[in-house]
Amino acid sequence: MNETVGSMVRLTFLVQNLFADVGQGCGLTVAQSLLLCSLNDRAVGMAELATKLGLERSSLTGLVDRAEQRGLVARESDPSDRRAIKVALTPGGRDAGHRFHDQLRVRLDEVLSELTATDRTHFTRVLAQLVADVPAVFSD
Amino acid sequence: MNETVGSMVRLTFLVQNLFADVGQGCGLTVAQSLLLCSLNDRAVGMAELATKLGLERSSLTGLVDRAEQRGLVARESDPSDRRAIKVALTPGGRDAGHRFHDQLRVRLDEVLSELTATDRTHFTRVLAQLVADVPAVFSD
DNA sequence: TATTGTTATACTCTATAACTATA
DNA sequence: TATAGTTATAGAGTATAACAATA
Repeated sequence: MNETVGSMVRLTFLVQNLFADVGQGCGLTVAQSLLLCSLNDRAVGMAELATKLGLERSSLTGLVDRAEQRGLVARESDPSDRRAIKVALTPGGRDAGHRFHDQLRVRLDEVLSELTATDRTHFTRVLAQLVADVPAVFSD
Repeated sequence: MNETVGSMVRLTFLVQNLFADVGQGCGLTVAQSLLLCSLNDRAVGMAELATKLGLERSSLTGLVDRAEQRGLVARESDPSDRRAIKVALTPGGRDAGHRFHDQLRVRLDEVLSELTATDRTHFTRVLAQLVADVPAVFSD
């Protein structure tokens, strides 16, 4: 395996493990962490949310069910369309999402702190180029 | 969210999606792809394999069961310890693993082809530094 | 008819706890 | 006693297909 490719896969698993670990510390599964990150700024309909998360609508039903049972999100009815449901963060969900977000930033910054300032600047620029077409995971 | 951190998370999801997509094209789940990659060069005992994959032994039992039902791996007894089981690739599992490996390399190379040669060299060096402590996913 | 969301069902993946067989 | 592996059980996550309500 090509060296750059192998390193990219390893970096991926490093970040995924960090993501899962930080989530666990906040009482969140990976899927729940992504759900909360998708709701940071506004209530979102089930269909739009499913598209954003890359899930079937039926899969999202279960994910939202479990998150709702844990008090992280709430379903709201939409006055303008009686078929539609909007999913919104509860105060507890917002707290958990913020803690997750902050801690992930700290943990990833630790990883990046090994780099010199020059390397980090360069790395940031190249990363931005590589992920230009990838939708943002976080709303900020 | 800090820009470098956000880009790293996005790169992670890009690579993970690629990993899952290539696996699906080879008839493999993500867990099965990782299992095959861990067996590339030799038969491995269940306990060692569980450690390598970061799973409980009982979780690995099920993963190997399903992979065995699909003809990807086989359990072999160990003459030197009658408690032990070694897991080995079948010819079909070896084929699937090679196809997965080759296609993933191609797909990731496509992503990296956006970079100039200079950027890629620099990126490779920085990546190697970041993942120095992460165990290799592939055996080569 | 098309869209929104849910239900029913099935499978994969994972963990914890209890167990068997062997060292 | 300690180790290797399995079984039993539970829960999360996901998909497909069929459905109900509304647009």
